[in-house]
This record gives sequence, C-alpha cells and structure tokens, in this order.
Amino acid sequence: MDETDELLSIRAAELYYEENKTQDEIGQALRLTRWKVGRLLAQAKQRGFIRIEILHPRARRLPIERRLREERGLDDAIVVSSAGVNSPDELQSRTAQAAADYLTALRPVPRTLGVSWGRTLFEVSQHLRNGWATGVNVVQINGGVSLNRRAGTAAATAVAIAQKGGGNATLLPSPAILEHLATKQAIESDRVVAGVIELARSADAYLFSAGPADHTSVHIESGYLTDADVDLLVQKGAVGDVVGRYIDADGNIVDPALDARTVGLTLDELREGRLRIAVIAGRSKHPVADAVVRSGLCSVLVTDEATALHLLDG
Amino acid sequence: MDETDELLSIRAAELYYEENKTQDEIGQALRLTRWKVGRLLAQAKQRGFIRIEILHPRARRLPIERRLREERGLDDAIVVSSAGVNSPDELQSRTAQAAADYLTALRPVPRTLGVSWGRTLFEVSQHLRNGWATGVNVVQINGGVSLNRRAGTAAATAVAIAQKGGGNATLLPSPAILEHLATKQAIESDRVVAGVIELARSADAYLFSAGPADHTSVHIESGYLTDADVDLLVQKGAVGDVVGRYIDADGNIVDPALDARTVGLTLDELREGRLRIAVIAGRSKHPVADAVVRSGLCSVLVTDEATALHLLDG
DNA sequence: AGGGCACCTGCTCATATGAGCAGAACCACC
DNA sequence: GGTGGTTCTGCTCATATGAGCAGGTGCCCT
Repeated sequence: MDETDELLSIRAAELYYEENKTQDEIGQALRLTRWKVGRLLAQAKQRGFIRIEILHPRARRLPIERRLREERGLDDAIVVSSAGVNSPDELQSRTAQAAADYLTALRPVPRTLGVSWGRTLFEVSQHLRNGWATGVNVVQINGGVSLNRRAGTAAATAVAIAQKGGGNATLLPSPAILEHLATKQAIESDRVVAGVIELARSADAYLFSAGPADHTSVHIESGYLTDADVDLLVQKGAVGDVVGRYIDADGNIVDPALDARTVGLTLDELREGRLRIAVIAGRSKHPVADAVVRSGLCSVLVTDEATALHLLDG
Repeated sequence: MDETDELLSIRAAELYYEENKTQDEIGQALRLTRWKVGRLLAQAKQRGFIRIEILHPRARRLPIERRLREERGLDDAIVVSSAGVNSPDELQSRTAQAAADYLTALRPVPRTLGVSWGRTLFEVSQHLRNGWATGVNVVQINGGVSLNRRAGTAAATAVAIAQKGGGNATLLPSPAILEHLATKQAIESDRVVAGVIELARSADAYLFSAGPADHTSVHIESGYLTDADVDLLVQKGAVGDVVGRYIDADGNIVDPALDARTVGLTLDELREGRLRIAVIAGRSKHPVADAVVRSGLCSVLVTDEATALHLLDG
C-alpha cells in the first residue's frame, strides 16, 4: 500500500467512523468507487489504524481471554479492560466485580467452595449480590488473620460469600503461620481444625488470590511476618504467596521450613481441585500471577488486561 | 435502560467489535433476537460506551472541525487528532503537516501568499512537498529575525515555501520591533520596505501563527524583547502575539506604543485579507488561540484537538 | 377493574457491506 | 517486444444491518 492509499484510508476512516457516512457517499467525496473505499477501510483496520475500545467498568477483553486459554492452557480466563481506568484501586475493583460475576454465572453451582482471604477476596465478597447462589457452603482453606486492627476481614470474607450464597461458612480457627513447627502440628491435629481442613480438601471449587512478595503484603500487616522476613524470602527467589505459602517464579515453595509452619491446604492439595479460580490484579502482582499460571495452581484466572498481557509476553 | 440491559449491551459489544461476530450469532450466544442485539449495540454507542479512534499522524477530527466552523464562525477548520501522541513536539509536527496539506489542497491556488515566521511556520515550510503548487509567490508580512544564532529561519521559511511552490519569495528587510518610533517610521518609508508592505497588503492569502506571551517567545530568543518586557505585557493582559503584535484576550493591542514600533501589516490590515490561515498548536497557546479566533483574525484555523476543544469550551 | 399511554418486541423491507471472481493493468524477465 | 505472473479494479451476488411499523405488554391513573 503506497503513501497515497494510506492517507486515503485515513480520510475514509474519518468519514466512515466519525461522520457516519456510507462507503458510497465516501466514494463520491473522495472520487473513488465504493469498493475501493471498502478495501481502504479494511486495510486501515488490518493495519491497526482503527482502535475500538469498550469503555465500561464491566468490559472484558475476549481476545486476550482466548489467548490465555490457548497459550497458557487455562480452562477459563476472565480479563477486565483497563480502558478508562484511573487508579490501581479501580482496576482491583473491576477485577473483583468480574470474579463475582464469574462465580454467579458458574454452572454447576459448587456445593462447597474453599476460599482464602486477603484484600482482593474481601472485595470479591463485597461485590457478590445477595442470592448469587442458593446453598453454597464456604470453607476457609488457610489460616486467618486475628492479630491486628483490621482483624476479621478473613472471617468476614468467608461469611459474606456464604451468607449471600444462602449457605454457611466454616472458618479455620488458626493463625496463618505459627512460630514453631510443633505448635503448628499440634493445631492441625486438633479435631476441629483437622475437620475443617478435611472439608477444605473435599471442596468442589477453590477461590483464592495471591499476594506480592513485598512490604505491602497482608502477612506483614497482620503481623505474621516482618519486613526482614519478606526481604529474606525475596532473596531466596520468592515472587509472592498463595494461601500463605511463598513461591518462586516456577511455583515452588521457597522456604520449606516456613511452609511447614503454615496452616491450611498445601499447594499440592490445592492443585488437586478440579476448579481453582485465582483472582489477581495489579502491577505489583505480575510476577506472582506468572508463577501461579505457569505452575498450574489455578485452572481459571480472573485478572486485568495489563497483567494478562504480561503473562502472554513471557 | 436497566442494569441488565446495560451489561448485555457490553457483552454484545465485546462479541461484535472484538470477536467480529454477527448480530445474529451474538443473539444465539446471549439468547436474544438479533433485533434486540442491534438495539443494544445502538444504545451502547449512543451512551458512549464505544470509543472509536483513528490512530495515525494524519488523522483529523471532523466533528470538532464542524463545531468550530459552526460555533466559532470560521470558514474552515482543520483539527488534528491527539490520539497516540506522546510529546508536544509530535503534536506540533502533526499540526504543521496538516497545515501543509491544507495549503497543498487549497483551490483556487493563491498567486501571492503572505506569511509570518516562527517555529511553527518553519515546520510547515519543511512539511511542504516540492511542487506543492506552481507559481505561488510568497511575501513576508512582518519584520524578521536577524540578531541571534538561529538567524535566518524567518527568511528560510518564506524561501522554502516559495521555492517548493514554484515561485519567488519577497523578504521584508527589517527588524521585527525597533527601539525608536522614528526609526520604524524611517524604515517603513524606505522605498523597498514600503513596496514589500504594499505587496503584503495585496496578498491573496495569509498564513501565520501565534506565539504565547511567556518566556519561551521567539521575540525573546531573537532579542527584540526581554523577559521583563514580556512580563510587563502579560501584566497588561497580553495572551500572545500575532505577526509580532501582542494582543489581549479580546484581540486588542495591549501596548499601542510598542505596536507602533513593530514593522509589518497591522492587525486591521491582516483582517482585510479574505483568506487568513492561522496555524496554532500546543497547550501554551490556548489563550492566544482563543483570542485569535474570537477577534476574527483568522478565517481558517489549523490546530490540535486539545486546543480546539478548549476553544469550544469557553 | 378498566382505559389510556408509553415502551418494548418481533417482524418486513430497503439498504449497506463483504466475498469472490473475471478482466485489466502493471511489472519483470527473458 | 512478447509473455507469465502478480496486483488491482469493478463487478455480481449473498449476507448483514438499520428503519420503520403493527401488535403486544406492562404500568399508571382514575
């Protein structure tokens, strides 16, 4: 295509998309046949001169979703559009909404849903509508918060999802990470705790997020880890955590000793689930999202456009 | 339109614009009739959920051009798109290119074209193609630079436009602003100078830009004015200059004494021209662009999208 | 409860558009 | 300068889409 045709295709596109003229009218205006106009418009599209965006908080990027399914072997992918987003919070909110939508539309409806906790999942729970399902019971799959001011979001998340879904929540009454291995083993052998974990293993579906390995981690905020602990994990190759367990870029446990002191489903147990929905959004989570997808921790990913493109780049 | 329909219209838009499905196929996928799908898509468009942009350096915004013509009474308007622009320089370049295109397409071809000088017009001259016209003579309409290192762009601009247009340039051999009124009067009564100005008055068309009233002004760079001079003009209400003459927001001369020492066409003489093309781009020129358009100094405006929208806001 | 009104739905029909094809124009290479 | 191949052009025809309309539905007010 020569220079002249390129310019003509732009003129034609202006008249077609901005002025709503028919290809025939454009032909008369530019002294071309309408077939030529059609071809010019096709070329303009094909060469990427025409960008069509859907500006809406609920807009998704289906082509990217397809690529994720095909190139990353996911059973399903939900990618929310970043078009018109102004803040990281807004992106997080859009992603949480999309996850809520996905859960609501899920068929068959899971009888038991295993959930982790964190800022993202809390938001998902808030976006779910009352009556999003009937009779969905929820079970926590890893130890919860309790130490700090914002105590209770872990419990609140599970309870909200269950209540709005017309079912009950089963909480895992344990800290996320214990100081001593012996204590952890003692807790896990407790009848109640062991029962909850058993129930978690048998869940029909899992819903979880992932945290970045940096100082904004919920584990630091909750007092389970210190800044120094996280720095050390990063040194060892950690890119983030899933259900409280820190992994490297390949999805392997970074610190087995720490992992042994962490209460809840192990990553291998998590991988046993048939439906494993990860909800991960935001720039800071690109590395951990990559690890989660590569190592097959999730079978379904709900994420934002930028993160999805990052996954497809590598 | 209720919540559900809004969501459906977004789903439909995704399938239509991103997946290239027909409305019929979308209907099957979403369990709607194809007419409903058509209506949803129409609503999505009408409510502004669909944004279509033409990404190309030569892309224009025809709807904005029309509004400028209708709401600001311009004979013509050329508005270049800012979509995908990363730097002010790029915007300036696009606008200059558009001005060059406009000149090239101009019918009837002006026999004599009066031009001012400055960064913008120099760029226009560089964007013109050899042979953009045949037999277009160029005459300078205001005094030129000569004092500083980058001397000669004023002359270079006029000469380039003339040469590429197969005609000759007539330069105005005078400084832009003189220190004393008497000198200015003496220069203007010089046979040659008077002849050039007479020729300028009779030009078929004028092409000029405008400068901002700030320290980046070409008049400071060229040594005709000092920072302090400009500060004073701003205090008196100056928003910028046209052919070396500083105007306020209403297009009136800010400092008559200074104006009397400025060589070239007066603003009233400029306004006599039937075809007066102003080329003005960039954030810093919004105020002066506004003044130029409001006071009818130009009959045709070539500008960028942001500047155009600023003009339409007020 | 009934009548009136606004809105919505599913249709027919006219129009706009894209696929595909035959001939024309162009180019390069003998 | 002919000849084979490639690209381009203007067409026919099938399909996709939008306008407009008749009937239906739900809603509000009496």
